[in-house]
Amino acid sequence: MQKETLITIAERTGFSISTVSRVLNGKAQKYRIAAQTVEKITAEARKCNYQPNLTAQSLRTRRTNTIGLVVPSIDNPFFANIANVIIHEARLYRYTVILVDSMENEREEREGINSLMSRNIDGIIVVPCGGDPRVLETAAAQTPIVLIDRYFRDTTLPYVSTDNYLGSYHATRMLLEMGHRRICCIQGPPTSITTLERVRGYRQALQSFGVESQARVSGTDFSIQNGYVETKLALAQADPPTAIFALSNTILLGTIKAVSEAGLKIPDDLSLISFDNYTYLDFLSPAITRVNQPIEEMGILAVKMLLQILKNKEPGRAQILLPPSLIVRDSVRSLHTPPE
Amino acid sequence: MQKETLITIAERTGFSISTVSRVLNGKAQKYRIAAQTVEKITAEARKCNYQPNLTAQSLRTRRTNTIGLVVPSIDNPFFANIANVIIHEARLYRYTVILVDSMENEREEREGINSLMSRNIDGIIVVPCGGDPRVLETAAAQTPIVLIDRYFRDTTLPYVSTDNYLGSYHATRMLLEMGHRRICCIQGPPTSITTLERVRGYRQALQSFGVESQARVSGTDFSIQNGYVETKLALAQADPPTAIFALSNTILLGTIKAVSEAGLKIPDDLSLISFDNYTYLDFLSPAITRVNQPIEEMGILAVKMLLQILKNKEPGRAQILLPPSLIVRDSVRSLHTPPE
DNA sequence: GCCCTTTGCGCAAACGTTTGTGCAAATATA
DNA sequence: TATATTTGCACAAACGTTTGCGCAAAGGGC
Repeated sequence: MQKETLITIAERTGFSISTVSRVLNGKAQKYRIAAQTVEKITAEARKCNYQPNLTAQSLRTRRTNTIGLVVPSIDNPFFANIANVIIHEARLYRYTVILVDSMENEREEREGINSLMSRNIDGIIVVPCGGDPRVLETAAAQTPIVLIDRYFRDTTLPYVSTDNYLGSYHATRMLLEMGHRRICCIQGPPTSITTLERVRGYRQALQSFGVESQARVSGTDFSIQNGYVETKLALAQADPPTAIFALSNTILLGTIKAVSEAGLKIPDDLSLISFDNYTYLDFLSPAITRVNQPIEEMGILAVKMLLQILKNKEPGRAQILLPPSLIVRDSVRSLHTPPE
Repeated sequence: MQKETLITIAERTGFSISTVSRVLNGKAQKYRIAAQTVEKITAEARKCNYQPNLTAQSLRTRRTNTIGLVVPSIDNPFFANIANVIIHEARLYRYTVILVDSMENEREEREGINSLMSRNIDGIIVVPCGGDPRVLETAAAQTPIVLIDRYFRDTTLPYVSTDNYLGSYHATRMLLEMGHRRICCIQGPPTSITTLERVRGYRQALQSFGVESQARVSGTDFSIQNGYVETKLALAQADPPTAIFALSNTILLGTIKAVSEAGLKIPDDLSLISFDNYTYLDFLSPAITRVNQPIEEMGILAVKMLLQILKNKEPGRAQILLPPSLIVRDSVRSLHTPPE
C-alpha cells in the first residue's frame, strides 16, 4: 500500500491537483467547483483513505495544528494531570500535543523549546523550571507562549496558575484555628514563584494570628527526599512542631515516611496538611487534608488562551490566578479537643 | 527577529544553499568543501542561531526524528511511567515523542494513529486498547510499530511486555503458601491479553495446589469503580475471601475503599496483593505487596526495538516478555500464624 | 450574432530542505 | 604545453501542499 497523495488522486480522477486540494479542504464553494466534481473527488479520497501529508501542509501554510507542552517531569502525577487535561482539551480543537520533559533543567527546557520551534509548532504551553523569563520571552517573539502553574513575577508573558498565596494562607489559618502554633513549612525551590507565594501565604496567616515570629520555613526542592530530610530535622528539634505543612505532594511523601519512622501517629501526634490534590491522598491513612489546585480549569484556560492568541495574532496578556480550594480530610487534629 | 533559513545564510556568506546545507549537515568532507568555507558558514550559522526547519527537512527526507506514543490514559500512573521512560530514552537518540491518549477507545486510537502517520513520524509505540490487531497490522505496513505492555496473541507485530502469567502465578502461590484458599481475583477487561494472562497465572497456581475449583474471578475493566464494586460483592458472599488479588493499581484502590468501608483491617481481616508497582503503594498502610513490572526495561527495549527496525528497514519480529518481580510488603497475612 | 458575465477549473509559484549531477578552476601528470 | 585529474562549489529537481491568478467555455442580455 503506497502513500496516497493529492497527485495520485488527481491522476485517477482526471482533475488537477489544485482542484483536488480545494475540494478536500472544503473550499469547493469558494472556487465554484461543480457538485459533480466534488462528488467524484471525495469519493475517490475516501476510497483510498487519503490522509494529507501534514509536513507538506505545514511547510506551505506555516501551521501545524500542533502545540508543544513542556513540563518539568511527567512522572509527577501533578504534571501528568496537567498534561492529561491539556491533551484532551487540545484534541477538541483538533490540535495535537508534543510533550517535552525538561527534567527540571533549564538547559533541557531551552533545547526542548528550540526543538519545538524548529518543528513550526503553533504555540507552546510551558511549566517553566527556571527563575529567568528571558529565554521564554525571546522565544515568545516567534511563537505564542502561555505559562501554566509556574510563572514569573515581572513578565509580560501570559499565564494561568493557582493563587498559591491564597491556598497557603487558608491552609495555614486552618491549622492556626485548630490551635497549632509550631507549624513547620517545608518548601520547594526557594526561588520558584510557587514556593515564594506559598510561603508568603503561610507567613501572612501567621501574622494574622500575631505569631509571625514562629515561622519555620525550610527545604530546597520538590522532592520526596527533601520532605524526608526536613521532617527528620524538624522532629529532632527541642520544641518539635505540632503540625507540618508540606508544600507539594512529593514533599508530603517524604514527610509521611519520616513521621512514620519516628513512630508518630497522624493526626494524633502530628498534624499534616499538603499542597496538590491527588486520588491517592484519599487512600492514605489518614486521608490527607490538602490544598486543591483547579488543574482542569487551568489546563482548559491555558489551551483557550493559546488558541486565542493564535486567532487574534496578538501577543496575549492574560495573567490569571485561579482560587484553590481546601479539601478537608483527617490529617489535621484540633488541639482544642483531646485526641480521640 | 525573522526566521533564519539556509537561504539567508547563503546570501550573507555568498555561498550557495546547497553548500550551506552540506556544511551544516556535516557533509563537508564528503563534498570536499574547503575548510575555510566550512569555517565561515558555521560561524554565521552559530551567530544567527540557525535552526533547520524540521517540516521542510522531513518533507524532503521523509524522516522526522519523531516517534509517536499511544497510551490508553496518561492519567494512569502506570502509563505516565511508561511515557516518562520512553520520552527520556528517545531523547538519548535525539528523537522527540508525540503523545496521543486513546482514552481506552479503539476509535480514538485509530484516529490517533492516522494523525501520527500523516505527520510522517518515523515509528509508533503503542499500548493497544482493543482486542483486534488488524488496524495496527495494516498500519504497520506503512510505519514501524512496536507494542508495549499489551499485545495480541496471534500477531506478527513486535512487542515487549511483562510475563503477566508468571507474575500472577507467583503472587497467587504466595497467597496459597500463606494458607489462603478463598482468593478473589478481580480482573480488568476480560478480553485484554494482560487480564487473560494474569488470570491464567492465578488459575495455574490454584491448580498447582489442587484447589482450582476455588477459583473466583470477576471484574470488567481497569477502573477504581470496578475494584470497588467487585470487592463489595465479594465481601458480601456467604464465605467471603481471605485474600483479594487486584489485577491492577486502579482496581486496588477501589478494593481498598470497599475494604475500609466494610471495617476490615488489612492484613488482619483480609490479605491484599496487587499488580503494578508505584511509589504511593509504600505509603499506604499497610504498604501493599505487589507484582512489579519492569517498566524501565520495557520502555528502553521498546525504543531500542523501534530504532532497530528503523535502521534495518525490516519488519522486526522480536516478541519479548520480561519477568516481573514480587515486592513483598505488609498487606498479606499468613494464616498459619495468629494475627499479631 | 455580439459582447459581457459567470462558471469551472488548471498553471505555476512558493514553503525550506536535500542531493544527484555538472562544471569551471586549480593542480598534477606526461 | 597539452591533457588528465582533483578540488570546490553551484544548479536544479524534488518532497506534497496551498493559493493567486488567469483563461476557456458556457450562458445571458440585447
